Amino acid sequence: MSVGVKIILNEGLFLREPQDSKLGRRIIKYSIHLIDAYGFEWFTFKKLAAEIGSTEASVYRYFENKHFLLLYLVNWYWEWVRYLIDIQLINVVDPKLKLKIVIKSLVTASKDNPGVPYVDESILHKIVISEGWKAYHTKSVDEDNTKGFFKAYKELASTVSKILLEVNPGFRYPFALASHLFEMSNDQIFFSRHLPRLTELSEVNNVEEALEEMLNYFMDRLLK
Amino acid sequence: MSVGVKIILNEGLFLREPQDSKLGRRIIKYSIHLIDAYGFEWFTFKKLAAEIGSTEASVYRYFENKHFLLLYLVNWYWEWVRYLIDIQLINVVDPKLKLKIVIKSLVTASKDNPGVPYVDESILHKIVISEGWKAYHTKSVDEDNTKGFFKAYKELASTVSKILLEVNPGFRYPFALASHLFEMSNDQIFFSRHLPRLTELSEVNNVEEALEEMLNYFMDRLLK
DNA sequence: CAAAAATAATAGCAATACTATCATAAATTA
DNA sequence: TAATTTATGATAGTATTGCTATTATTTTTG
Repeated sequence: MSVGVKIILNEGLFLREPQDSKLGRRIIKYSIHLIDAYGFEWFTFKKLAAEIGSTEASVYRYFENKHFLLLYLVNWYWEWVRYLIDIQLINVVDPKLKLKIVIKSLVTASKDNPGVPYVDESILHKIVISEGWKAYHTKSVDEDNTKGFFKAYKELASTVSKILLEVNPGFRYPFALASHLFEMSNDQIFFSRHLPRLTELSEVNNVEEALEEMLNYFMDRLLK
Repeated sequence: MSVGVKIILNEGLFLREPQDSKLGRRIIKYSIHLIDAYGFEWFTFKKLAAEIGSTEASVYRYFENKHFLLLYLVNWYWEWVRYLIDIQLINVVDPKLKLKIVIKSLVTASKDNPGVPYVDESILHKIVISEGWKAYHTKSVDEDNTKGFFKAYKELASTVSKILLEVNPGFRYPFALASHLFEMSNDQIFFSRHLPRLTELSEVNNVEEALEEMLNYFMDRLLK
């Protein structure tokens, strides 16, 4: 169904589009694996180059530095979520059902999809959860924002906020709630994994299922 | 009222307690200023030492590295919030009022308090907002958690979750909501400053007042 | 006033975050 | 198919970072 998908990203994020070459796709694939396995601080272009049998200089021809690579990956993820939500929402008219689908998509976006062989979405999702903030909590956030590096996330928030208003036109904070739906979704998974006393999701067998239920519970009450 | 307050922190966070010496207090004071002004990535012990007219080696006698210093500052902040909430909750019995006070304290914790001259709480709050995640989104999060480095935050979440249950004993996710109350409070301020399209707080004159109102609005609906 | 403790001054080292140059391989195009 | 452009590899180099070590000088405390 989604075979051959290519996520189009802001050109300012890269020097050469990595999705268009063999080396580029290896850079994407193995940076995801290394960042997940050892963390973003540990990760360097030198180590990545060693891993894929290339050189530091070659990686630098694709990305200015590792911050841009992280921005690229995080953007890729949110564009992917947006793509999933868009195709799932086709022909759906009931606002409440739309919201349920958005929540389901958010949660299932973390499942690997074979359509893009060089991106393991489930690992990328782990990176977005544990390193995602580092992409926008920097001194360059305002500059990055001007360049449109957060467009995917912002457009998704806009889409969802409209659905929230359809469910309850009187709700006062649709944007805040939309952005918080995303943050909550990721934070709660992080907490359940690492700081279990901070969430009820920890005591559960199927975290994804429980998260979906929790998000629906919160939305129901907030929009009632 | 709070003159002479000394926040007691986990001893594993430092090599020598910085609050107990002149140099230590300068380290705290100026690290807060420098991290706020230039960001945590830019910040180094060498630059801090230059700023306070000391040496790199001397700073290293207080903290193992800058990650520990950040953990110290973030912990200090949450202990501070807990202190504020504790004193404000004395003699209050009505659960709904308690919750309102918690929210007010969360928001006003960001006001500078002259009781601790070497900590500018309003700047420290900015750091917690923009760099706080970096303190716990690391590969060492599980180890740090074992050492009790997140105790302040977790105990606060526990306190608040109990209040949430008092307001509505049937609420299913008191811990998730408590932790999210904190996250939301900080995220929304960050968004209003840097990604204004993601929140309604941006179009407002007094962000703190609007945030307090927003949080109360969310809690009211969730616990109704 | 002596002893202990804290700080300063200085040096050094391996790793990081790049940049530059030149050679070679692969892909395009004439 | 040869010529040419383009991508990659190999190698080297540099300033900064993140430390550790040593010794000298203050400051504190008993």
